[in-house]
Amino acid sequence: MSRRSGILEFAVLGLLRESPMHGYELRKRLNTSLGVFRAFSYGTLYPCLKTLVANGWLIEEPGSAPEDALAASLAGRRAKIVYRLTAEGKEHFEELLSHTGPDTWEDEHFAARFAFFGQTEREVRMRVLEGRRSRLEERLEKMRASLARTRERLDDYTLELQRHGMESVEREVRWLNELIESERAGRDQRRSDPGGPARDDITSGETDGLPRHRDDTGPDPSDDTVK
Amino acid sequence: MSRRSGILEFAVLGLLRESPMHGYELRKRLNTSLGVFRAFSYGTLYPCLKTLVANGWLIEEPGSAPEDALAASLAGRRAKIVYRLTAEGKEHFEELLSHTGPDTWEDEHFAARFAFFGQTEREVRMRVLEGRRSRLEERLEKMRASLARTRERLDDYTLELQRHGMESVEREVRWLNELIESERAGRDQRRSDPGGPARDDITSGETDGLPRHRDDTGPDPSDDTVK
DNA sequence: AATTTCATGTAATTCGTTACATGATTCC
DNA sequence: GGAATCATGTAACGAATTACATGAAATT
Repeated sequence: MSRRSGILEFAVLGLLRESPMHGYELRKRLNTSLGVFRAFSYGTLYPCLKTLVANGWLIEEPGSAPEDALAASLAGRRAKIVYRLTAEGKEHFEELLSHTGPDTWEDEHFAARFAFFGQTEREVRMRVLEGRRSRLEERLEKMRASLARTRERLDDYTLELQRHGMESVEREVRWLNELIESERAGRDQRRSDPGGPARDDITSGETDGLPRHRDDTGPDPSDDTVK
Repeated sequence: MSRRSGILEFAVLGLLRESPMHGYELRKRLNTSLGVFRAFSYGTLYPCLKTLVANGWLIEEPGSAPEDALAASLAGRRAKIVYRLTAEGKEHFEELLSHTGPDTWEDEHFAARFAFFGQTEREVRMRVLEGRRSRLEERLEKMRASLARTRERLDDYTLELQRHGMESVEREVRWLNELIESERAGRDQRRSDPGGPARDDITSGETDGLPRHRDDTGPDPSDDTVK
């Protein structure tokens, strides 16, 4: 079994479910594509991959990543290990995907879970979103209480820090409210088919029901590693 | 010297600068009063206090916390160690307070620094705020770039996650802008006197210059430990 | 030819938590 | 007198980073 990181394991399985990859690329996707939910170092990633293999959830395949097709056809390819999800791995990931629980709504866990909502069933999405929300509301209450008790003893900067902190949390609650409402509105559930093939070409239009937001992004390719 | 946590060490020294305390209370203040910048466990706090003592920055005093005055006057008081900042400790903290550098604007470090802005010189506050801001702007640029590169490959949830993440960062930048402007406006600098006595009763009115925000908090005392 | 980026790994170290162990004090 | 909370500590463990070590491929 092996109690590996949880969030890293989850994210790796989720990314590999979409398509096989080698470690280096995996790490980049962890930072960038899969928005922001921390950068893991190679010293963490590679050993993690090893244990996932040991668990039978991944297999290592030598060389020839998809893009490499031409180059790979030539003789001696070595190093560059591509990891592919096994059937058991897929199954295990589905299990993780359907699991909801208190840990699920903790900060980092939540981000990871949300990032894979595209493969998560509507019901589960709901539970996670609502769990997260009540988690934050609970947090807010504590903050308010503590603020009420201590406000006069605190200097202005400390107060300002708390105010900003609380506002951030309140903002996330509003965000969750929007999301939950959208979920409720989008009355179709997609993806109740565990173990299907990798991904049937995304880029489609409407996903269940996300709130629409303004869109502004100029082209500007540059480096990786957001952090 | 001993390379202890940095942020915990800093926060402990800062809190003890205001008044002596014992470990248990210290921890509560770390969670609540000093808004939100994580809860350290006793398993972290107590050993840390030990090394601070070993460094000569704190001294342990037996019993009789300020509130205990009556009870303490009675005979056998034991346990309940009150920690007091030494002169060297004060000096060391002033040093830490005046230090600015890349680490200073990292997420958790920044919160800790900000929490003690009340004791920080205006110039230093400025550098820290501006450093933080450019740190975030840099982060934003990376996010925008990566988003521009990958947007069509990402599903709606991932996109939404990134959007929300970016908005959070943008929001903090605006906050910092306000703060920086206020600092610039508030042309007096308080506290350029390192090593003064504990605290000359706060509760005063205007601090340098913080932006004024709406104020709403009902009374509601309850538990501790925000997290 | 040299530098940068890709690519994989290991060992030591840091930071922090959990679980455990203990006991006093306060509240009901 | 029993429970909750205050109070202090230690040992084992966990998660992840840094520094190190190595080398191939692409770019200039």
